[in-house]
Amino acid sequence: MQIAQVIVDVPTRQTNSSYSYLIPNELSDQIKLGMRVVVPFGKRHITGFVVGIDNSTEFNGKLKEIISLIDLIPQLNSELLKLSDWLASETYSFKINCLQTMLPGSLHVKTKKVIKALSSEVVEKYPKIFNGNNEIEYNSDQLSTEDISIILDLQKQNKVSVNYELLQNAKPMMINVIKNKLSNEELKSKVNEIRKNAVSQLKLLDLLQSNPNQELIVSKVIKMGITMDAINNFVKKGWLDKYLVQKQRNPFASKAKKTTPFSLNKSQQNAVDHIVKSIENKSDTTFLLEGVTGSGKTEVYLQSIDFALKSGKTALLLVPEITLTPQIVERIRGRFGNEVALQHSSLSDGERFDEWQRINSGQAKVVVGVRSAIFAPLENVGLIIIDEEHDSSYKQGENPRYQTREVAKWRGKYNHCPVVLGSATPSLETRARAHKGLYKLLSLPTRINNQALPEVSIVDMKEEITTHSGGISSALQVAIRKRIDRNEQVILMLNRRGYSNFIMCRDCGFVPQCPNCDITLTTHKDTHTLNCHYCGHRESIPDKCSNCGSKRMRTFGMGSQKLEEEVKNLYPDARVLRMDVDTTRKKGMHEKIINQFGNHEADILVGTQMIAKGLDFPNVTLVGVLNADSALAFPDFRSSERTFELLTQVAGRSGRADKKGEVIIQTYNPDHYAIQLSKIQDYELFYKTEMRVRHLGNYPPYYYTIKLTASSKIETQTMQTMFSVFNFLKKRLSSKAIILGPTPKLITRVNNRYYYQIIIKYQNEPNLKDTLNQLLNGSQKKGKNDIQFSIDNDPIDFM
DNA sequence: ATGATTCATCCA
DNA sequence: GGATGAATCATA
Repeated sequence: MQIAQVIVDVPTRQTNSSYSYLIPNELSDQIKLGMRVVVPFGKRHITGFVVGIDNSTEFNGKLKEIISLIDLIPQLNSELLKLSDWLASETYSFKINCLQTMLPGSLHVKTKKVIKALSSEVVEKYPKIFNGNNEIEYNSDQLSTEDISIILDLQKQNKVSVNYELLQNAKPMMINVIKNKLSNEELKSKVNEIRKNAVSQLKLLDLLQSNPNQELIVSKVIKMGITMDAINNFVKKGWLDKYLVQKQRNPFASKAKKTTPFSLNKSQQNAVDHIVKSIENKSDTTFLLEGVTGSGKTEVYLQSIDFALKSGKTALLLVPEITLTPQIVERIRGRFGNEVALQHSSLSDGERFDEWQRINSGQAKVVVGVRSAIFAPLENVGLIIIDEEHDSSYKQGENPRYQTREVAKWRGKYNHCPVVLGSATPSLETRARAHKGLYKLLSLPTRINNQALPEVSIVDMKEEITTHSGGISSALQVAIRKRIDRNEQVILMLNRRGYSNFIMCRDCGFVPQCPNCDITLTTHKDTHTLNCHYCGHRESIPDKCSNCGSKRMRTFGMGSQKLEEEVKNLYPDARVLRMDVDTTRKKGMHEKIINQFGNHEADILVGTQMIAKGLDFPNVTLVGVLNADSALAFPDFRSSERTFELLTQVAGRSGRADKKGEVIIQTYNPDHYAIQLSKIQDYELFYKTEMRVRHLGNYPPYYYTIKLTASSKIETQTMQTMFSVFNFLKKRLSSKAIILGPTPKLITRVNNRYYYQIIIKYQNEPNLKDTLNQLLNGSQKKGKNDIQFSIDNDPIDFM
């Protein structure tokens, strides 16, 4: 008898290893590694992943049998199963969470418990429980304790049955088809059996004769004027078969126009040559492709992918969420056609499910997608590319908190293939590794067509504030006017959504705060509410101060909504579009705004940082940054890096075609190095300067970091837990490890929970993993006290 | 996670 | 002493 090792869908410390199950004979031919199964677990039926199939087991107790298979083909290959182990260990997460993270969310399957009444008597006797239904879902938090005991009683008396059903989100799309069972000669002879006035049947007979041995889609047949009755009639007579087949959804509205490779300049060619050689030699080199904005990195990607495909391999191209625009997707599809599969949050569940199946079945050879696409079930990977590798969306914010770059390197090693990290402003870690020779540096120092980088000027807002009350400096106002008169386009970035930052009472200085979080509420004028951007709390804008009763409540600061209003006032002749979280919440709006602006249906695009990256509008000759300091203001070691990166990226949106671009940066810190260096757009100098700062502060890339966070509803309890964690770490780690904290988080209270953190900075701590795992094991016991504890390896920030 | 079991506490 | 609810345990 064969035995399967199953990781069950119970995300806890104690169940974080595989359980052995007998494979019943009828499943032994079908069951494969990486399939999902339903197994008995205690009294319940739950789902799990098959991660091993053996002839024996370490487990000495009595084995149970697998109940059923969920999949017909494995959803995860052996590479991904192995990767999940590494991922669990690296991110201190449960294996089941890692396995599930690798599948598109729509594939997550849960079991649900269903109580079925065996007689109508029971249903009538307990209307409160059954509510007239024969079957109800058993949900212990929705049922009262008495109801639960009644149900248990009924179960003992055999008056109800308990069943488990699979709860599945995305299913393959099935359509009805019919297929001829008879030969054409036989069909001809059947004409006599049909009444002469049965028009529909005669038509169907004709249709079948002209389409021998073909599957015909029922809905289309009906559109031709043939009735369902006619079809059913033929089925009954045994003349044709009617059955369901799977149809693949197509997320692409139209066929992409075929594009041909561009010719490369010298440095692009050099980059492609290196990458190609590495694919050929099966070397797992990591490349840093450092190219200024507009230097043609995408073409390098495409030609390298092309080589991988021609060598019979597959390729992965990852892009940040916001840069996965129709623009780039079209370009890739134009080159590789139907071999491309897309994995993106803008797809519907069904579309994503089908795209995943196309990858899993080997139909798609190139996967383009966001962070989670790094887990695409490709076989024989020949190349992995991460575009804009510095982008913060490559780090997952919840468990498993993985860094996509590191997963990419793991898959590169496993597949013996190169990994290409591309950016105009690489992360310091990546650039430093290239400097040390761990990564191979490939640079693209010039823009294609040798366009000059845009001219950047800085406006000191400290001088400005006395002359202008609005957020747009006079220099920027003049520059915008010039573009409108010339019929060119302008992008204005303001890194703050909403209308204004906050409202304050002019008389007593009172500022409305969120009742659940330690944060000021933000004004939203369209909904006339004060919103909390952390917990979602909303309240209406008060007409008088709730502290002193004064009616002099005024707005302060500026958000994207207010900027849009101001721009419209200043330039009544200009057409203005706004793009931020609020205007793009609806599906497809992001694309719509981009297309409208691209078609020059608007002159000015106002937006938050989501307009900073990847967009390519040839007619944009001016970019204005309204508050360059917003990222600098965060008390975080990466704030300079983020500021420099954001300014450089947004500046790169200007002057991408033949017209020269201009960039105006407004700031209150004109002398800060991140701002000064983005003026001259010198990444290398920024890198050197910032490395000195990091060195002095013992920050990455000189030190590795780990962030520990605890939260609970009682502040003192959170604090005490963290102090004991601190003491434990102090004892176990070497004296060289730097342990910061515990400190309250920047926003200590969110949704009425108090958050405290400890940061560990270290260079070499062989004990660390073991120590942290012990902490996790210990934290489980305290879990009942409502303390949540989490570990973030290589956090994106210290906030 | 959740159903089963043990433990602790309260009141008769 | 027995009922009740909370903490703890096991799940193959």
